[in-house]
Amino acid sequence: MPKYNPPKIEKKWQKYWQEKELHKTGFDPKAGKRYILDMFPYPSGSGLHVGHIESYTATDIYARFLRFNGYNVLHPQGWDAFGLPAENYAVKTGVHPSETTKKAIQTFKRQINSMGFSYDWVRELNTSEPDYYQWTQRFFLFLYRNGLAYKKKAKVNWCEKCQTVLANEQAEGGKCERCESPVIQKDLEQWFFKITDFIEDQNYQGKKIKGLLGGLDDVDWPESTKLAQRNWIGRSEGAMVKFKIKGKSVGVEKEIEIYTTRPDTLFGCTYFVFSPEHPMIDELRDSIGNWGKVEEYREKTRKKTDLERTDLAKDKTGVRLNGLAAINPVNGGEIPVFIADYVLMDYGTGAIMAVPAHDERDWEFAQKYNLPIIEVLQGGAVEKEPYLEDGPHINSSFLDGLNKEKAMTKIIGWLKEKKLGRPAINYKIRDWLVSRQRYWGAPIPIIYCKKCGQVPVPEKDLPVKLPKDVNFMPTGESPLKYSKKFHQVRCPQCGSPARRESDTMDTFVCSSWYYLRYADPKNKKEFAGRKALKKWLPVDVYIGGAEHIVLHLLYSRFFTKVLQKYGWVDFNEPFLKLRHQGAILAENGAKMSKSKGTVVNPDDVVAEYGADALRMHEMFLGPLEDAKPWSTKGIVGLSRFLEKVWRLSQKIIEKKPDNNLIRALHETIKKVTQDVELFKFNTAISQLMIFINKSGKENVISKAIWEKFLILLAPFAPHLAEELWSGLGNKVSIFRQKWPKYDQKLIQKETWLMIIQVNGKFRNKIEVKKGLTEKEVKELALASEKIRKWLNGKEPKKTIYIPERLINIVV
RNA sequence: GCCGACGUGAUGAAAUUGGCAAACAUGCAGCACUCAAAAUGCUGUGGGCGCAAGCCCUUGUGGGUUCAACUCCCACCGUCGGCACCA
Repeated sequence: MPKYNPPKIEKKWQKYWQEKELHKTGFDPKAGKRYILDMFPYPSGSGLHVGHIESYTATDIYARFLRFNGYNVLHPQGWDAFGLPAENYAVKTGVHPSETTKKAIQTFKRQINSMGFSYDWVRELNTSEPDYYQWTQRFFLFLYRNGLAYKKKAKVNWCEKCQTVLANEQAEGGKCERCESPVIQKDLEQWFFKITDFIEDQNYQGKKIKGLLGGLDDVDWPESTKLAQRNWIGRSEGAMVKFKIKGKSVGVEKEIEIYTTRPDTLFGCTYFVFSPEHPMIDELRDSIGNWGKVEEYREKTRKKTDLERTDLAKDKTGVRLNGLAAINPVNGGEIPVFIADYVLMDYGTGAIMAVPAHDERDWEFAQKYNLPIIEVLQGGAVEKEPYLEDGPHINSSFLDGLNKEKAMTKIIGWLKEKKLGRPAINYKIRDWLVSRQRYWGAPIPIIYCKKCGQVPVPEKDLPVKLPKDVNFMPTGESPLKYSKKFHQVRCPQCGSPARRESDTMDTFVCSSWYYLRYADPKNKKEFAGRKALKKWLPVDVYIGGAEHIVLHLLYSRFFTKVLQKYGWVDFNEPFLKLRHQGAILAENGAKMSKSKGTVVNPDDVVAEYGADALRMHEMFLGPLEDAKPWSTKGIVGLSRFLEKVWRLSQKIIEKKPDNNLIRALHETIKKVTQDVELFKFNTAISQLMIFINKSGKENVISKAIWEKFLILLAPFAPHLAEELWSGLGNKVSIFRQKWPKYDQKLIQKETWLMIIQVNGKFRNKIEVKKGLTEKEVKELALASEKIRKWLNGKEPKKTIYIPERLINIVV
């Protein structure tokens, strides 16, 4: 027999599978469906990471397992191809992003194929191709027509030196990623998607559309991921309360609502704060005695970077608005008014009532500016620190004596009755900012006409193609502005000269619906046909990195809910079951890093050990969801295992199943089946090893047993399994076989191992026949020499007996 | 600061969900095969005491519940992730 030569046999079978279309999406009309999906990769220049291989191996094992079990399986792969790195590379080198991306995709695809993953490449898609992004543009227009896409002024990250807007990811730590100069906030007209319309459940034309919060109850996702989404949405319940602002000297009076989660503490409110950006401040200008100081502070705030403004270590600052007083609606008391940058313009109403006794931030501010602190909930020492717990109310008139919950109900009722307030709900989440002043993305299909205003590009003119002839040097505006052909157009409505929107869409827009396209990737009339959607969606199992716990997953859910509302799909959640693969770290336990040279190149590993060994190694490292350091040494264990399988295949003879191995086989079928269903691939592999270790002790192995073992091995090490399968003279691929079933009778034993404890400590174990009564078992245990010694003649006080497991004798 | 996850041999880990702690693998040591090496096979491998049979201790630390705790509860320590002035 020749030596096990992975590169040779792996290439051979990869070619064979492709030719025989073995990975084609299932189409048996009688069989059930399963849609198994990986988060599609961004094809970066550095090629496939071992972390990609981890999750792709997991889904591949599972997809192959399901095919063995007779399911029609949809298991596609594609490219999240738009994005910043390719564009930044273009700025540096002048190489066009489409070139960079094309090359990267080639590398990724070669590497993926070299791993033997069973993707149906017929369904491959690429978000940067017009065939795909025309539908991204149509989604944009669909949202626009339904009032879910709109343009408004917004603060964005801006780098003065580079003269460009930065994405949040590029402004990390408040500094420009490229030149390290501080990022400031700038007001620019931006496009938004109204994701906030889909937070709560809603009814639409008799249909219930579950919201982004409610839908989480219906999916099998890690609890921590659900929690992260809930926190991101940040729902809070409280009340809107009307305050009056009085200009003392001029007699001006204005009304303003504030949002609070603690209306029960209204009697403890000792001052009022506006966010520095609040528009009412300008309206009150004439009443403010120290306008110069106020302007100065507002200007300073404007110039602050986000980092400086949100630095929790620094002292709270603010300026009192001289000449103004706010009127507390519960008691008519006059309190001072401030502006302070710890109050944010874009949460609530941009103004707050301050209750220093029972709010940390207000307490800090009050300390610094010497403002009164009135205790209204008993239990703490508010002169030393704010008291945030529950307790009886004091100094609160009709709320006195009530606890937090009761006081809350009472005050809200009171405010409602007096028309001074109302219950209210607030969220942290904002609408999704989707426009980017960037080149390498899907163009926003809008035209601006002096006469007609915003005009959507007519359907017949889609896609709005990305022009190729652009200058990538950063200028402060989208590079698309500098392509005259692209930018200068005629208004589709009135024909007069107009300009095209030059911003592109956030790449997250492209990735918010790609899983729908796989159902029907060649459709020219729709993003996917209804029949295909009905057949394959929603996604049954979705695997990808934990870095997407909020953004991508939230956006995709938003898209699905919009489509459900308007009748395009009949499901509410796109991903039924979600799992995250843990990061594969460098051997030293830190993140793999290019500059430190700790990145493992899968090509090298495949060349040395083969794809099957790499697949199994990554699965054997530990539980899928755990972060785990890469181990170069460890892979030899899997390599040895595969070689042993190879060598054992010499021992195969045609004969009746061999009694020594038949039990081991059926135990293995049971364990591997259960473990794969639970994504516990590491322990499934150790069971395969146990079987092989037992087989190694036999002189011969019967073919019937060996064939079943090969099927169990096949999802993990498809190349070797197929090679050995065909070596047995089989003409049809192993991947056309049925998954073996275990026979419980063959696993069962006539005896069980009784663990005997004395006072809860393990003292002896004996084989006991099954079916004995408790009394008989107990007698056997007490008869044991060792146990007698431990009992030392004492009578047992009681015994605990767990049938077929253990007996515990307490003396 | 808040929220979450985790902590088991030299190492990656396992433990039927409360029932023999350390399966499987790596590493290490010894032996066999070999002129030798590699490969392979076998044996051993948590710590302590003991010639041995065996005994005691051990799942970050301390306490608790239980006949029985890696597993449940409380407090603390440590590591890693997410959010971060959200009123």
